[in-house]
Amino acid sequence: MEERVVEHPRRPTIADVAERAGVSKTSVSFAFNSPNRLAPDTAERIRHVAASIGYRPHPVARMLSQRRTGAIGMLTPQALGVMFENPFFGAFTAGVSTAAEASGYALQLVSPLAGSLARAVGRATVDGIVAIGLPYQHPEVEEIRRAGIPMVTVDAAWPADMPTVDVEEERGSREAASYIASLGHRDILVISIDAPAANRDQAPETIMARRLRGYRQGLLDAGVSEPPTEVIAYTATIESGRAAFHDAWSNGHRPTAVLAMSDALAIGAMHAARTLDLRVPADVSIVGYDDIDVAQYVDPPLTTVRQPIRRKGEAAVELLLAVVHGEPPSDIHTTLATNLIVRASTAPPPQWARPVKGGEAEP
Amino acid sequence: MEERVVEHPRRPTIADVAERAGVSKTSVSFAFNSPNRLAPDTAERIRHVAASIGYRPHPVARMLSQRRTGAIGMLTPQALGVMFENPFFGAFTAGVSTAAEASGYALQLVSPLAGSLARAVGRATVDGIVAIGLPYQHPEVEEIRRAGIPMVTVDAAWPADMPTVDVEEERGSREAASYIASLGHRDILVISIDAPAANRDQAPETIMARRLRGYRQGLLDAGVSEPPTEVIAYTATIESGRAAFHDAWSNGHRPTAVLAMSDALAIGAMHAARTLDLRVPADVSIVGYDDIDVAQYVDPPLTTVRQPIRRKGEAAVELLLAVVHGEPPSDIHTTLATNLIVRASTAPPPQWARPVKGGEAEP
DNA sequence: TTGTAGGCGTTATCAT
DNA sequence: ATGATAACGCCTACAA
Repeated sequence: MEERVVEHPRRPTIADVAERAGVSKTSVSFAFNSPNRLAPDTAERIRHVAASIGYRPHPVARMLSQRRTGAIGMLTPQALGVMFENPFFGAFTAGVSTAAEASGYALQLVSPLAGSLARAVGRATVDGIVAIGLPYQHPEVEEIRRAGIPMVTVDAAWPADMPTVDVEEERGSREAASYIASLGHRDILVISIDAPAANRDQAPETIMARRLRGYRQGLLDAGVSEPPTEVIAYTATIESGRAAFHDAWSNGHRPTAVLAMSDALAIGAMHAARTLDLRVPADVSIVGYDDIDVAQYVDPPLTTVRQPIRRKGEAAVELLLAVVHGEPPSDIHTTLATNLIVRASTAPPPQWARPVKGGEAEP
Repeated sequence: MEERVVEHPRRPTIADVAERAGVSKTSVSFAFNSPNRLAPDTAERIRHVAASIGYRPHPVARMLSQRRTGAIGMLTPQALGVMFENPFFGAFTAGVSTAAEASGYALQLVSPLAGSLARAVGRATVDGIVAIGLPYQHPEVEEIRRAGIPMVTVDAAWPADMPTVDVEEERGSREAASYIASLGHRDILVISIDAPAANRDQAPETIMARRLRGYRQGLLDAGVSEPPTEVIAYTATIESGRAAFHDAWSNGHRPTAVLAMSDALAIGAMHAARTLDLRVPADVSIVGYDDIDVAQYVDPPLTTVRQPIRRKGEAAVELLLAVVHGEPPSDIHTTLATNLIVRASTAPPPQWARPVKGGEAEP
């Protein structure tokens, strides 16, 4: 009360508190971290002094001394501005953050810094990392692993010693394709996703490759041996879906059904179809993947393969924290269920379909 | 090459490199941070040794000694799992992260930790904070400010010395209400948002209060003096919008138009209306706010007040970094434009409307 | 061009 | 119940 309040030129440190309270730094530290090891009135007095000069423990110094950060990182192979274009990513982030919060961990977003993921990882002050869609074939993957930070990968194919969280990719897409074929569709367009860095030839086990296998198998299950036409989108966004459908149309494809590897792509494809004066589902059926929140509110409500997006994020964090705490589960691979949700974007093909055999531009 | 590779029990430090390279720690530091201050071959040799033993500068130690973290925090008053339910937040985060990446900053998400925002801020290792929707009346606001971290607030009313980023709230909502009134609507339901902590009585300048004023003024502009009915949702989610419309209906309200303070609420309200066998827009017109990506793809495409969501996030980061770097602009308040986007969810009211005067349950 | 020494702010160890 | 002192790992005047 009687001491003059001076604008502090620098942040008060634990030493300042110790001095003014007439105790050692150790005691001040105890007052904050293990109050029970101090006489009640001493602790109280120290806290009072600390509050009076506005002392607050410096988080970075704490980290250095404790050798833990209390934070986990979420690694994304692409810029966050791109990732967030797909609502899937918002939902996944929600799951990750919810589980992190529940365990008292902060969340840091780790995306390529000046084009380098490894550099971003090097700067990240985290105890562990959840990597979403990081291909094992990523050019910087060696450097990233060398950082030695515990990691769990989601939606990516890695050697068996890497903890992973995945969903039943083949099962979902297989069910979707089988359903479409059973409706009578034969001219089918698959809109897949393939990051340039994860070229399927080099990475035969990416989730996209698995989904594609599921689609093919589903068609076979229904007795359709004709393989679907495939067009590749490089980002899972509405805009990409629109462009993909337009391109396919321009190239002479006349599908009666579209199997899109994400709802965002499916929504874009629906819009493109409408632009071409096609009715959904009367002229073209469309199936998505993910079942994002808005899938049921678009026009028409989207038939899609549901995966538990939030749960996937939570599961990844739970697995990661187990590893970080040195208690890895016996099975470090989590697989979550998928299932087909039939709504209104799918129907039997129109009678007048199949005037053109899809694919080659043979006259 | 000839040295045996031993599994390192501990992370190699700068001292290890110095020793093996036969130089001082200073030189090692230089080799990484100011290579030009070293003889080219010395630097090269040091880097080689460092790489060979897997040395990488410890980010926390770096932060401590440089007294900067190279990261910014995004502060959210609610749990991230709740925030991400509104697609608006994903878009805003995309803007924030894009601008942060562009300046070489990492992004940390700062949400209440064990119920306390101040605690989360205390743990956050960031150079500055972008706070989204943090009411000045938040119970922990004093404690948060005391942390002394540079901050920019978005979508919240603060004293003039706080740097802020906002949009023309009144203008957008005014235009929306005026448009609705001009279509002939008189029985209007406003679905507003009001976090419990930001009660409007205590916070007359929240963006929600400003939007409400805009709605009222817009009606007056069109010669409608009858004030709209208001129902409050506590989270801006589809589910809340659905519940809000249902509640209003159950309480006897029979609006011919709904002004929702977010697209998520509007989408929910649309769905609720349909559940009640109302057609949109034939029986009920619905207007949203935000213009999130999917607004144009829902059924029917949503008439809404557009605000530049991503740009808002970018602007906040740009302003924040200017402050952090000690170069605050002359005007620390940024205001971005809003404008009404008319789509298909609005139309004149049905002829048979107004059988019941909205509001009281007078028989 | 390179080295010495001290500081960044905290926690942990070992005394007393 | 408290204190002295040494890590934690790096950066950076200041020297040489």
